[in-house]
Amino acid sequence: MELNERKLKILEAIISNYLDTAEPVGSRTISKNYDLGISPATIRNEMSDLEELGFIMQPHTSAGRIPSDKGYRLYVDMILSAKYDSPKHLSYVEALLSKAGRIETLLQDIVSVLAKETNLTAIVSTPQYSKCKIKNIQLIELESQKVLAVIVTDGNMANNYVLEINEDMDQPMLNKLSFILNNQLHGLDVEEINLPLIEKIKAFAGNQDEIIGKVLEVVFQAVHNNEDTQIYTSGAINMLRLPEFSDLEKATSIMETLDKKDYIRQLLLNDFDGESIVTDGVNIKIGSENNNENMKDCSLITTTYHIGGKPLGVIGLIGPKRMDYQSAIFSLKCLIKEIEKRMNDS
Amino acid sequence: MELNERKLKILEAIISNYLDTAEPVGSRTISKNYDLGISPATIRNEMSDLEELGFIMQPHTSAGRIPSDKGYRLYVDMILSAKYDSPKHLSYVEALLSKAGRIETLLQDIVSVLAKETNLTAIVSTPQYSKCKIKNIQLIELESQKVLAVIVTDGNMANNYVLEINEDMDQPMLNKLSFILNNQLHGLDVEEINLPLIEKIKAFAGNQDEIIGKVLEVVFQAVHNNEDTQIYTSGAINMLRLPEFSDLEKATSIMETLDKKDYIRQLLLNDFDGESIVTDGVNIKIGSENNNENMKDCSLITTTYHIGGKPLGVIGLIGPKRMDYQSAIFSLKCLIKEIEKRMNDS
DNA sequence: TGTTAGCACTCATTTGTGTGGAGTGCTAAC
DNA sequence: GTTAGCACTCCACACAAATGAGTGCTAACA
Repeated sequence: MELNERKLKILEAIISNYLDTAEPVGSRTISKNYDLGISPATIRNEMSDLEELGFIMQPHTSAGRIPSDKGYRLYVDMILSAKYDSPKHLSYVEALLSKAGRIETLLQDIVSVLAKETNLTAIVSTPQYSKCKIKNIQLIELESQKVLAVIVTDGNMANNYVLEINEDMDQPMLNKLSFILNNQLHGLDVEEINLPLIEKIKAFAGNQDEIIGKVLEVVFQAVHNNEDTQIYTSGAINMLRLPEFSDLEKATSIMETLDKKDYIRQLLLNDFDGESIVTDGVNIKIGSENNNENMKDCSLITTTYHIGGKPLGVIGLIGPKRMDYQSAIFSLKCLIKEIEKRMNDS
Repeated sequence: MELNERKLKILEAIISNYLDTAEPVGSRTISKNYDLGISPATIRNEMSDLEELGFIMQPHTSAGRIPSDKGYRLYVDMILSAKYDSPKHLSYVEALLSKAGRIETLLQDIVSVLAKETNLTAIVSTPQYSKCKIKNIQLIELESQKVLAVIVTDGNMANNYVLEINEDMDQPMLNKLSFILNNQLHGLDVEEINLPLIEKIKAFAGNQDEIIGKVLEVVFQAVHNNEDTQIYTSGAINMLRLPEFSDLEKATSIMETLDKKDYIRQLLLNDFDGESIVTDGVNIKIGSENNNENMKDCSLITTTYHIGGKPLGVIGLIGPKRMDYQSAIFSLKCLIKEIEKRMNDS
């Protein structure tokens, strides 16, 4: 038995109806609402086949059918392979984003807008720090024996570190040290700062090696301490309004999952290193494909954004499997465009 | 009729029991579990009086009693006026806080620890930027026609701003401008940067007035754009586990309220400007005292932290009215101590 | 051979009803 | 002033019956 055209049409009808109503779909509903020209009885026979093929399932004996993960997968693959509108520049989106040039603020605004647009949960990772190029390092006097190191990378991302040192330094002196640091490090990837390099530069710095060493070590630490990327999320509460989470137990469990930044980071960056990016850069994981019990009713849509041509961060949406994939993908692409426009406009 | 000693004891018993169980308390329960030496019938008579006085109420005719907001108020005032342990330095708390010197990271860590400690929702405002003293301003070259301004204030708070300017500047030139800015602004409160002052300094800067003006304007903007303080929260999900929010509707509504940063900011800073700080710096608002429908089942405990002797931020806990006020206050005080220690150790 | 009407069957959901129990208020006795 | 006793209230829970959406199967039909 195979998936002929009529079966596919029925499957589409079931999924489409289920996306709208969140209720199991019966044969009569399809016969009435979708103009397929066949009776409920015939549809029932086909549905029985579709179930045998694994595309739909029954919550219980006397209920209608709901799509299985395999069914969603087919549906989503069809969407992904279809040509659809390329992302537009949405001027009203731009208006919602603050003018601030800081990338952290920008990304926070982006997820917030994305969550509002889609009524889903939006997540984004900050650019992978270790893969960014160092643009400028500046040391700033704070107070006796305390110095602020500002490290600027690609996309004008600035990271601040407070350093404690053993001697007093005035700003002119710090400017000189900053100059040395810039000479040595400008244009390097952050991850190229490793222990041998640190030693080499310290030797070069002569009797100013303490502070130079501290700067580099603190950056080295940061990269290796999970601070490589931060995660921003927005709109987790949107999940609470969905019928799939109308049970308090489920609601709590999904909220807890979404609250675990480390887990979300892992989820988001999972396929990132391996670059297992599919169709048109958009990656979709449906239900059990996320390999997590608490995410089994959710789908995750992700895509990467690029800075200086390199994919440095991931942005995504988490929603019920029953979400509007089409428009979610569209919103995601529009926002990506906005991010990249702002981070590469130089 | 007035509140004699016996009535007070019964009231305490009711509240104490209700804090534990979240169930209305009946006369028999009190008679059995609290050694007051009186029968349920007598307690019933007293309870009837307490209800008339407004300290307790009945959810429905044949139920036990629960404390009213007025009852909680009495109870909380007793706690506040009692002498209790002064906050300790908790070494295990210190271990949980990251070593990073950045105040934003510190405050985020603080709310996270506080939420875990108390199982409540912790909130904190970053130091009121406008009231901070400027310590150092440094301009950093980003790329052609883009400059990063780093402004460091009290407590080593660093704020970054990306500026777009109309000419190219190299770092040595920016160092000179930074020097000028520092000369003019060091030691001023941020809010002292106003339009007349900006004009004055621009005049002083001669042909470099563009960039100097931009720096000051962007700071001026920030202070007047709600960026004066940020709000960090943690542990909102803790609310979902409480019996008072076992109804999904209530749960959703409290989560939505806690998600509204602007509302939380207002809640937190409400009494801040007026400095209506009570007993020992700890301020408690119970249920309806918060003047918000969604907060009517919650209490808010707040207190201020000081930098350089000035109260610049507020930290607080939101929990059910039924929370353990004693230990919440204690945890709050301990964490305040930790904040102030780190921000004033110079 | 594919399609369809008819029918018996299943099972979640809703509605109604009775019962148990916790707790009160009142009264009368101590 | 305190307490035992008792009638009364009302929620919570369990259980049964009714409802209805939907299925699978069978037999008839084109």
